[in-house]
Amino acid sequence: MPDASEFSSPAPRRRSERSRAAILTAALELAVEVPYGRLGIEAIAARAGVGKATIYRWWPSKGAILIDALADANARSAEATYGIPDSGDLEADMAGVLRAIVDELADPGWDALLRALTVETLLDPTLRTTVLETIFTPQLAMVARRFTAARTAGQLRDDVDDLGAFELFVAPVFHRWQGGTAPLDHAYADAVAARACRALAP
Amino acid sequence: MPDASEFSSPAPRRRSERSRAAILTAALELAVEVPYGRLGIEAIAARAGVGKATIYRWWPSKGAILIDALADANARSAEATYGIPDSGDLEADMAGVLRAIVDELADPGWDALLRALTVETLLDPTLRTTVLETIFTPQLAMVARRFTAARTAGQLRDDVDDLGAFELFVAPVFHRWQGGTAPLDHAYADAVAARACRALAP
Amino acid sequence: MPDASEFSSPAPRRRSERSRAAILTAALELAVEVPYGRLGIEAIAARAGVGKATIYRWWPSKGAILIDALADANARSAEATYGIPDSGDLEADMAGVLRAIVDELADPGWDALLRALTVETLLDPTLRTTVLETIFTPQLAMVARRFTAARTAGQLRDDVDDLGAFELFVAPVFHRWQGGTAPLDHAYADAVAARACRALAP
Amino acid sequence: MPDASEFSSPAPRRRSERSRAAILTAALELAVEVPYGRLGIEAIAARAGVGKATIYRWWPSKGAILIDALADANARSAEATYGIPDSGDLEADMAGVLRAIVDELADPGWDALLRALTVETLLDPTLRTTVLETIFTPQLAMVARRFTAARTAGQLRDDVDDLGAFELFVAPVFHRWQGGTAPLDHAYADAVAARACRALAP
DNA sequence: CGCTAATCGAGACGGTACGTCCCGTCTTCAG
DNA sequence: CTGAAGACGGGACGTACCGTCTCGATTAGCG
Repeated sequence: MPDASEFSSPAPRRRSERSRAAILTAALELAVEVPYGRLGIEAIAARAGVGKATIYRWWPSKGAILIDALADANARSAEATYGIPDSGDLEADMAGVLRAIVDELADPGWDALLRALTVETLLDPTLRTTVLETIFTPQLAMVARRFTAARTAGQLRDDVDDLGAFELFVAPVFHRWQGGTAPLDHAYADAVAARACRALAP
Repeated sequence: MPDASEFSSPAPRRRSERSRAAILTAALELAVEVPYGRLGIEAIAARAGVGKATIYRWWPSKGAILIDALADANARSAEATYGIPDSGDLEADMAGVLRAIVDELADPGWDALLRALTVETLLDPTLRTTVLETIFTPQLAMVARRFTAARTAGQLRDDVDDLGAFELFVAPVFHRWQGGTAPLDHAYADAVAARACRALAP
Repeated sequence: MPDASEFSSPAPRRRSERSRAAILTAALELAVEVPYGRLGIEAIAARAGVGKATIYRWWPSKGAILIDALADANARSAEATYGIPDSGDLEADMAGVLRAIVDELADPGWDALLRALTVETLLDPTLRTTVLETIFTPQLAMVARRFTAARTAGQLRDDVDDLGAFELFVAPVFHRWQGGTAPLDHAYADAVAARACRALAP
Repeated sequence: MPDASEFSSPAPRRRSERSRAAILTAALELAVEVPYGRLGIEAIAARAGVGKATIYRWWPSKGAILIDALADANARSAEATYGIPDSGDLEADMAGVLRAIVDELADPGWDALLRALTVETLLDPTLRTTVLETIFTPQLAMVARRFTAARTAGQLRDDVDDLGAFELFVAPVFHRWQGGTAPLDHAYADAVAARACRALAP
């Protein structure tokens, strides 16, 4: 996957890598520091030491910058989290995944970043598609591998597709995060994993 | 529940009901017509034939107007949907609820409105709380009544609280709506209801 | 002539006199301090402590502000220079007028201001007309009164109209000022007055 | 006159004559087509099929290009108008010159060009000097030759220098052109010539 | 029923950020 | 190894809204 997250309109041959990196870094920093509604492109340009035109030349919107930035950050840390462990116990493994998600969401930086990203995807269907392809699908694929193993081991019903099963695990967690309906902790992560596995057992 | 959704700072005695209704109507209409990022308070005031000051006097933000508007619309149609039927079959009853939600989300107007509302709650914790109290909690209470009946009938485990059970039903539906990961239809509603009931069976 | 120099588009009833004065003052100051090509509307707004919109609401262009400012300044000092003296000697009286013009043009502030004004009239025919009506015509009228007296006294040919005679006096002075072809001093003013009178004698 | 109108900073040995001509042509064309305030160096470069750097290497400003272009055009047509005829009648000869000027100023292309040139000289004293040396002085010299002949023939006072006499002829014409105070036609040219000659007669 | 003060519409105000345009410099690459 | 092509940092442009404010005009409720 070379650069699926780029929005390059002009010939990107002459593109300044220095500027690109500075813009993405500035965007991430500001998205964490500033309430997202107050985050403007001028501020990103100023923080990055870059002309506004350079931003508009390469990205169509604030949200597109954010996605690129997150995709970039993901790519850098991808090696670490490559794959889900297979201990033979699906519920335990998925509980681990959900706990990791919960921990991420508890971090103020990630919280701010993901709220910003979610806002953008809600407002712009184009970005929704991009996020789907760039971020969601790879993660689903990762989990799907574990599901396949579980299915082979007879721990997973055959009549539930990977997406449906995946949603059963993650949707409640994100729902609680988004709505703030109740505390989001490891106990909840474990509970959700248990319920999902019960629902998915053959 | 008299009027929990108001943000009335000044003495509301002299408040013009005509203006209030016009503003809420205009806000709902515009939220459907215009991409939410482009929806401004000036536009609402103009559409409502109202001075901007009148809006700022009674609502602290664009999102607050939206919440009031939705609460108002809900209140008006509340009589119809007051309560969930109890056919004795929890899965069937909840499938009906989810189907109704899916139908609502398929309507472009409701889709736009709910996306706007979600954006606001993501950006402003205050509004998140308001939505929780004004919209979410009443709906949860309604479903909780059905859950209690089911629990009495031995169809629901005792070790799952109402909120957790509720999320198991609705979270996957909203997750799919929000992410656009796959088509959102009655079949999916039925599937989610089935999985949730399996997870929640004693 | 109440306010022929205004460019009021909206109903000027609510117009802030404070802002208007601050803008005109700032424009005059900056036109003197800054090379005119570098003078921007943002700088005027900032100096005047005014939003840009307030400028754009009432004036269509930078030049229009300048004209208003000069007309305003003229109006304020109009009482002093009301009329040209009539000593009976046309040449002497007109030499006085030209000397006054020369002195004005020698002042760096007036020099800058008039160059700016001239640039605007060269670029925009609309402003040319405005300047003609607002500034030039009144001055011509003033001189024309003196010409009429001279004509009655038999000091002026009958076959030269006021405008033609006026130009004979002032054009050489402005030409030398604009082109910088040679020093512009009282001696030159006297010489021009003498030549013009010789040309206009019966 | 070797090359006074050039602004050659680098060694002009390698200079591309093709580019130089294309730039000057493009500048003249655009100065006529586009309102001068909207004329930019990027547009000249694009029209000329030339990189911006090539322009900045050889000219310090937009006005400098214009002067070079006009000097070039002048040089090309100089042979035709080399000298003023001497019919023995100064007034008739000068009326011819003024009529020619009037005709030029009536041409929309020359009008636009000269307005642009005048704007530049008003804004930049350096260019004022250049125009003086490159364009004004040669023309003055041409007329001065005719004045010398007239002075020998006893048609011109001895106490008026060439510059002063010259201005008496051309200043009123340019003043009327610049201010748009009244129609500029052959009749006016004749009238100005007559008045000037009356002023300059011994 | 008439007074009076809060609320209303309208919209100008000082601001901030937008997205576009052009400046003058600097870098890359094709000929 | 020149020169077109054009990306770059910078900054002004003119527009759109923000949230505040000042205006009469309207209107509600108390006296």
